[in-house]
Amino acid sequence: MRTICELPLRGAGGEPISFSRTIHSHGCASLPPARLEPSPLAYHRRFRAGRRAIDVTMRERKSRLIVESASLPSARAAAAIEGAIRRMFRFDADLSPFYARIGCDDQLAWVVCGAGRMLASPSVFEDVVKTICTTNCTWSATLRMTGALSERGGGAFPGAEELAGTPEAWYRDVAKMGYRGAYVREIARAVASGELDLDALSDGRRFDDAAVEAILLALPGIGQYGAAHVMQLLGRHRQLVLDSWTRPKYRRLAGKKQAKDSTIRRAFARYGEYAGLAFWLYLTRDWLEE
DNA sequence: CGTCCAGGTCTAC
DNA sequence: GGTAGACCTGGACGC
Repeated sequence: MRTICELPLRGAGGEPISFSRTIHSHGCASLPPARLEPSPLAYHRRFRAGRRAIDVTMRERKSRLIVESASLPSARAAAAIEGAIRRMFRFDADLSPFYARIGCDDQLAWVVCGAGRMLASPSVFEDVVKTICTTNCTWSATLRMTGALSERGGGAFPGAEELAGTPEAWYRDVAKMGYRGAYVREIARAVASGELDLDALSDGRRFDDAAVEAILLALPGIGQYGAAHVMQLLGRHRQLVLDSWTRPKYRRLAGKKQAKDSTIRRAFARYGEYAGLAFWLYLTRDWLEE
């Protein structure tokens, strides 16, 4: 294996990043999001560098993220891969204010060792598409759809241009995406044409949370759940991801027979702009805590 | 074999 | 603004 790059596992505020407690999304080369589970020892992902495909392995060694592949990519491809990986682990995010807030918190003090980072996709477009593939279906269906999409991209998740140029029949007959096909194709068209810049949504100076939420909600196939989920992956942690998995899990953990969404939101309001992240960590503590 | 529903969303009242 | 009903798919059930 050849080392492409090594990145110190530190966030933008100098806070530690726990590789094993990064909330990852599992599954083959394409890393579907949303099904957030405990981390494995290493992540594998196929990137495309021009015409070539490069299979990359990411793992931890001595508090550093080691990025390796069988053969060394060009300098340009290596830079692109490093950039993608910076976004995936969101190295540019500063979680230290969150850690300062929960340091003495009964529920979440265990997180300050560096847990709570959510593994994103290299592009916001990919996160949006995959999020649509998690809606109103079983996880096996999500894997089938995202797997088919990755296959369409030769093992690496396809870009917007490629998905925009993919015929409706492929979405219907091969990926079996049902009504989601038209949604994904339309979003791909808008991104490819330049009329929609999803990656810009990461820019906190250009857009506040409300603006980002409005843009996401305007996308076909993205509703309250989808917008909240994508916003988590954007590092905008205020919104709670409320759906048919989180609601019952919250009720079970909190020992409540029922709880309205507004009640759940109020219970996490004290975490301010990190309410959604706190909610996630509360729900997934049994996955991440040793 | 029919019905239900899975980490929802859209449309039409 | 709030809420039924439809929606692709396919696996899990009851009959």
